[in-house]
Amino acid sequence: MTTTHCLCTQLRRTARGVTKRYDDALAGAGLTTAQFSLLRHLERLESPSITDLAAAMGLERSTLGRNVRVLEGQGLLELGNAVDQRNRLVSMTALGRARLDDALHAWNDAQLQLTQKFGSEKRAALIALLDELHALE
Amino acid sequence: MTTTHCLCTQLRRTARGVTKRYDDALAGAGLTTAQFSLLRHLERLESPSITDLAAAMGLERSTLGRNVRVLEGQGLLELGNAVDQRNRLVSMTALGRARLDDALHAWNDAQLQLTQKFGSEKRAALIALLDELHALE
DNA sequence: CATGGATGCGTGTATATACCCGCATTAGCT
DNA sequence: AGCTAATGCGGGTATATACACGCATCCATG
Repeated sequence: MTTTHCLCTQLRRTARGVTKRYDDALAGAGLTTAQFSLLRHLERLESPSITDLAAAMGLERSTLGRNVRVLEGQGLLELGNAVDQRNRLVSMTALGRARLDDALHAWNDAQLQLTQKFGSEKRAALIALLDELHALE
Repeated sequence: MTTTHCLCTQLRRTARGVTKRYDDALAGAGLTTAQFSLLRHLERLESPSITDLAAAMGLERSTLGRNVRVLEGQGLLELGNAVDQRNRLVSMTALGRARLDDALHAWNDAQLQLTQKFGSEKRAALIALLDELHALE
């Protein structure tokens, strides 16, 4: 195995690999990993604005705006106006809710499988380190 | 801080954050993190084919083909033919070499700064875990 | 209440990424 | 030599991602 000693490169490479796993697992439910993550955040936040949702996900606002539009096109979420007319509030539709429920099973399977192969202690340790690294930003 | 308990999401988020750091550091040298990584791999491998380079980087072949074309357009690398006329061999140009040397300083700075903030033990532990996770694929 | 700065968004542009399909070339077997 | 399968690659398409710019709206201060 050729392994880089650059943390950034290694992070990116592993993220790609793991993303592919989850993409495969979620393909049956018709969602990508990024889309799944978006819907999960939407589930937790109550009709956030695009800016707020982007901040919660650690994404560039314009990036999230485009990601949102894809899901809007599929009818999985809606964009509404707020009192402050600059804001556009994102909310999940019933179809999005159903799609997310579907995906959650596939996601659980992938999650479980990965944890079994990798070990739950390592998984926890890795998440803790990633958290900490992310918090430095 | 809202933190996901999904390893994949956390990996992707942290990768984005760290990538941004390195992108900022490398901007002066005129390279993105992905481009820098490509050139570094090219440095180690001797005129690999597109397929081999993609495999070494853990990238989809067609993805790498497109990334290569960007750098080819900047004159940082060249595409040549091999005995097997299906292969296209990628090799760094003098300009690419110079650009990479430039970028290496910025990269070292970023690397050092991150290690100082994060701690070298944690950094090593994180890399080890990422390696291991990547090896599962 | 008028105006200048702040805020929220969308768009233009560029790169990064993956999947599928088709073409050219090669290798292997008969 | 000839056919079939495998290999290497480019292009089409779609999503993901970021930055810079500009527009609309809001807010605070005079």
